[in-house]
Amino acid sequence: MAQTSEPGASVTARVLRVLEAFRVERQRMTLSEIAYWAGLPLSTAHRLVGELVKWGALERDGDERYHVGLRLWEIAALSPRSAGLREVALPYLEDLYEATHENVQLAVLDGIEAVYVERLCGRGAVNAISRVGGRLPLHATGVGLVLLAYSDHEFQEQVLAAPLRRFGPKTITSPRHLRRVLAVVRQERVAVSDRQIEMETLSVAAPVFGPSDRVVAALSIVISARCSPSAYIPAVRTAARSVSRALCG
Amino acid sequence: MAQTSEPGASVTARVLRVLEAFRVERQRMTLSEIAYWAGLPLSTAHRLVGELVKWGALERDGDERYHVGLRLWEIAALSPRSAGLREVALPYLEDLYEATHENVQLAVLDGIEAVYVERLCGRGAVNAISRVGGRLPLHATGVGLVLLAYSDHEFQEQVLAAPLRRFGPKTITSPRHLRRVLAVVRQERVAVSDRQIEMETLSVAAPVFGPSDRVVAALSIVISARCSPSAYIPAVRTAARSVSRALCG
DNA sequence: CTCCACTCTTCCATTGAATGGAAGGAGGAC
DNA sequence: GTCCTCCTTCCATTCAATGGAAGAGTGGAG
Repeated sequence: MAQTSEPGASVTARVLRVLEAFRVERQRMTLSEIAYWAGLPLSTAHRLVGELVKWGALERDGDERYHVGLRLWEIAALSPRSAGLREVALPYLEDLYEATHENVQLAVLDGIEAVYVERLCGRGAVNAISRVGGRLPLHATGVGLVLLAYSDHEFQEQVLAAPLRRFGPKTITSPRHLRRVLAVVRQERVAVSDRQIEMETLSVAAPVFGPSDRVVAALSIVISARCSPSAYIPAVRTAARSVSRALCG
Repeated sequence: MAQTSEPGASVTARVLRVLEAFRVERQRMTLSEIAYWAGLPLSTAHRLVGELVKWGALERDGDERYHVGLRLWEIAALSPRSAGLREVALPYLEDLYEATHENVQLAVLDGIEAVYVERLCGRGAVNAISRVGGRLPLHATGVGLVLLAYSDHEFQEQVLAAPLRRFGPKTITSPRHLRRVLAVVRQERVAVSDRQIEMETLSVAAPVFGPSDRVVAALSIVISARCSPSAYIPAVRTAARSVSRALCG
């Protein structure tokens, strides 16, 4: 073994960094690109990528580029917090989608962000910026507000103590304002996020409770900002309750 | 480093074996179980699992059991052949679901099996045995017949040369019979798989073509065996064509 | 309380798997 | 042909990985 480029870095960590190099803006990459983004020497990357391809975690296409492979996705489809949750929730999401034909989404809390685990949208609805597998900040989205409002007090204080990123003129950036919003969310059991990220859309979100009576997800609808959110609140609440019931078996 | 339990086995391969230990029937496991299924000594498993948890590929719950983590799923959501395909196809799958309220599925070919990448089903439809992220043999499912019929000749011969597993009295197990079915699929551009796995269901499937005019997926509907497949053929074909069009930009 | 069973966690001397610069190969453009 | 870019291969060296064994922790039974 020659000198390592990075003393202390384990193989496992390096492999995970290879996977982590893939982003929505970098879905297909050459070996050199992977090595660059993973911070690994080319030879090392070549070896690790080779093994990942052999197993199916990465796949290689005709242009000698690599993309995430089906095999990894198969394993990941066992994740209870994403694919598992989605499976239980899907009928109710579909019902809501069918009733409204708007963007219907389901998200969970991870770290200090909301991770979107499902999104049903047809071709007519406004184009919400969320993406299945993507993340958005808690304070600026309907689902995020719900997840935050129902998280433990310490966590809320932590989020409130950090800077609240601004996306546009309507983004909540004051902790004081966010506190008030969170209190309303808890009272109303619904969150409305009005044009916080995009001026054309607003979202209505409600909490999904799990078996221990803790909020495990948030369900939302994204509609045009020209619509009235109150028209959607009962449907969103209903769908979220149905998912909650299904989760508590 | 002490003597390895398995000379020649790389760390990467071992890590991947840890991930591979997770199955639909083993979604939550103790460390000992993971070690057992991955064929690793307890200490080794403990170390590798620890790193995977740190990164988020595995998560640990209150009962000291591990499950697949959200972070792995996030990366996997970048897989063009599953999540990516699903994203493009979803509006059309939804349309078909809404029109029929039956089980709607999308599958791709991997190895010698069909892998289900999407499945929309409500609470009323028959309970198809497929699972998102799951696999089924090509000869016994609608999507599988389509994927097989449109695969290259060599591959077809390979599948036809191997034993065709029987699921029930109606399963196609004769290569001769399968050959005839495949020819009909190619002619009709639709496959009907009638009670091949379960006596209560049949599926109607059509090919989804990609940019190079090759079949990249199969779209199907699963209905009660008491229904007439011909009533669904036009809708399934239409939906598959729409997805094909969307994939070819 | 003690004892037992089970599972997990920690340790560390040893070694075997990993390393990455350098050379060579492949393909494309001029 | 040369030049450039990216990938692939090689191997002496080293450092990260190893796993049995001991210890720790937990829960249940008596």
